[in-house]
Amino acid sequence: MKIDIQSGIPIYLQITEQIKLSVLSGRYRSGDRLPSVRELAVGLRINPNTVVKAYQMLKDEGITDSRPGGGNFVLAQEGGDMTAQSEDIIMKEFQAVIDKAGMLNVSKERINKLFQKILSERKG
Amino acid sequence: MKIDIQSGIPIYLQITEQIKLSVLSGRYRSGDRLPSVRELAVGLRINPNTVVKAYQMLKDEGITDSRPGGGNFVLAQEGGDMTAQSEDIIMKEFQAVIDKAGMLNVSKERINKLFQKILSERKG
Amino acid sequence: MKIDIQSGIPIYLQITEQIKLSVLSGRYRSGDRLPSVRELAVGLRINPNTVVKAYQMLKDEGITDSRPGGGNFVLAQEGGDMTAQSEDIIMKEFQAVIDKAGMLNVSKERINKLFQKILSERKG
Amino acid sequence: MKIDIQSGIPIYLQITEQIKLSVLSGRYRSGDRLPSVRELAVGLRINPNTVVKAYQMLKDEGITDSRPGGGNFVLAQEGGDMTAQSEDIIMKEFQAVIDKAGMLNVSKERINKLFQKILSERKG
DNA sequence: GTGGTCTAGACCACT
DNA sequence: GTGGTCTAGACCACG
Repeated sequence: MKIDIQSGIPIYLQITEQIKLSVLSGRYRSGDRLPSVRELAVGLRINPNTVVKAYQMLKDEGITDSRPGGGNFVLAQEGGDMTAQSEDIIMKEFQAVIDKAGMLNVSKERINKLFQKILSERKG
Repeated sequence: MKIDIQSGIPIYLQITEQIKLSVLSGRYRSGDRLPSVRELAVGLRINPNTVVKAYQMLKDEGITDSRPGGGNFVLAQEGGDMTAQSEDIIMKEFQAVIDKAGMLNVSKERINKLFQKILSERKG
Repeated sequence: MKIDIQSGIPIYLQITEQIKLSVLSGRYRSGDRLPSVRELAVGLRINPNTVVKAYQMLKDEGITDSRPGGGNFVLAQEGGDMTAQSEDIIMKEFQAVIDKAGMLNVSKERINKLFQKILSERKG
Repeated sequence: MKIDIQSGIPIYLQITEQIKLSVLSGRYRSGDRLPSVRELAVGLRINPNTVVKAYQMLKDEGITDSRPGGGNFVLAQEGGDMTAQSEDIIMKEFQAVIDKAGMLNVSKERINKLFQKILSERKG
């Protein structure tokens, strides 16, 4: 996990975001245990309270659960198809960029050209 | 200009963002005068100080200049081609979304399919 | 006369300052007529009201006087020795710079060295 | 830190100026923490918002960085040698005074005489 | 505790 | 009329 302390994005949000992506992508599976609060705080050189806040948020959203014995675990995701959820996220972001391009008077054809250029540079 | 007070995005940033886009898209041209602080504040139903903050940010970034008793004026933009600048912005945003899709293990072909679906729904 | 509209220093102050210097240096002598308000405003491309304000200020300070018939004229300066006045101004400014150098922990010897370097580059 | 509320110079500029000088002179070093907004506001008997404005200006100029919940910290200064920077500032100010003296028809020799007089009164 | 944002309202300087 | 500064005080997010 990587934290960009300069980005202006709250640290606890950077943590939750990355864990969510890991769950959606399958890197974390149901039952997997998250790093301990202390462990993550030391690793990222941030305040443990910040990690606690991030983990609490994930718990509130039903993505993880904490066991009394200790530790935070990934829950099986309802709503089933995680691929569909992933694609939903991506489509919404594309929509936003295309809207912005529209405000900048970039034509549909030009948008596509720019997109293909970027995409072609990508591996896999 | 439209402001979303609920969005969590600071109002002064929403203002600067929209004015920047207006400059890049050619809606504002060099020498044009922005609405006065008080005028815009009344129009958006926000505090004049918030507009002042937005305008000073634009001034700091060299996009506008202001004179007490005068007003706020759009400056000629260096870096020349504003179309190129616009496309630069768009490409960077596409890059970010594609990167994210990569983290979610969405294949190149699937990404393109999703994108074309969104783009086809757009007018113009 | 030259005006720097970017400098942040109020235009009317730039005008009064330069006229004062001209009087002290002898470029303007007692009885000389200042440029007319219109003339100066057009020449500097500024608002005539700004020139009026500057001239009024000079009048308030007893440096000039306006005649009902029209025109602003330089008055004989009391306090006699204008050379002394000039040197007073310069000494106060040196004092300020030397104080600042002190705050920056620049030694007396170093200050003098820097000063001599600058002075030697000057003509006359 | 001392503030002169009568001087006409904006308070927030007086603050930024003094902190910049402190950084250049080495009184503040990289990583040092500035007084908190509230602390400084109370100490100077001014409004916290005024301090906020000063601190944000320092941040904009890359002299400090801030983190909500953290505080304001001095950043390592690029451009390396701070002594050189200090002397640069001083030399530019000397240049300005000497130029002004020139406009007042003060001779090179006389300028030097005045300067030495002021400098000799200085301790250190 | 920290900084960041916003409102409300005042006063000033400039054109 | 314009922008610029400051105060007072509130609320939020972050660590």
